Amino acid sequence: MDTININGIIQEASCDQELAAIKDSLEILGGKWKLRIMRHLNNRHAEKNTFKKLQREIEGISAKMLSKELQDLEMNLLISRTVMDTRPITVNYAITEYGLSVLPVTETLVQWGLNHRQKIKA
Amino acid sequence: MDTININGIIQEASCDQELAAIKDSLEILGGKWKLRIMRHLNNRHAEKNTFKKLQREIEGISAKMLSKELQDLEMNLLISRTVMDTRPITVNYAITEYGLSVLPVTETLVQWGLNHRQKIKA
DNA sequence: CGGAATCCGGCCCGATACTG
DNA sequence: CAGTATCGGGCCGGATTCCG
Repeated sequence: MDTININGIIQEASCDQELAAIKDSLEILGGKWKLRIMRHLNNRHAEKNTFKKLQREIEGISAKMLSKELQDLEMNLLISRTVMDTRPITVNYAITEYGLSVLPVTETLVQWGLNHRQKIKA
Repeated sequence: MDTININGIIQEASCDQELAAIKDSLEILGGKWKLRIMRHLNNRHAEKNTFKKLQREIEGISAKMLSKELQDLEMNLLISRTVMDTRPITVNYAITEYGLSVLPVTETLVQWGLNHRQKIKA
């Protein structure tokens, strides 16, 4: 990944790509709720996760934010949205197989965050 | 990490910790400039990185943001700030040994971001 | 029930000007 | 050179209301 470079040009090019990748990651996974929703869906993947259930269980989130965040995640193929044929209708959300790929990322952030809290205390 | 739980209590507790850790990580490493600065300092760790040099090389950042972000990073022990006894004075910034610990995190984000761009295109 | 629409406060961040 | 002060726009995110 650290490419050998001739007067910095190759490195700069790959660096731009990497910066864009970081930006993408932070935009898609960053913010107050996205990773929290992903982790929640993963923890409860055996259950039906309706909108209302998610709103109850993800403490503090408003309907507006939950709706918006779910749309964002769905657009990025990280979760699936299924309208159930019930009365009244319910909608079921689930993490996709591709969505599982974010879990290692969250795990990295969890580990760094835990370690950092230790470091700052010391 | 996924602790066995009795009626969910232990899992909820550890989950709260992990959520706080994620929040910490995103607050400390998130935003538009922090990781970019960290990567820049790491790439140029062999050089003297003065305020002005950083502002020139990190494209688009204003003095105000650079100043603020550097302060945040220093508070979290991720970079060091050294006032050089030159005339006029210059200040040298460098990544700390502890600061190196964020590089694997950024690498994870880079990899996920690159992979995601492929996925979305398909 | 699952949303969309609206309003609004705060802060993230940029531009500009100024200081030691 | 290395910052601060000030202003202001935009967007994140919360509260409330309304719709199918």
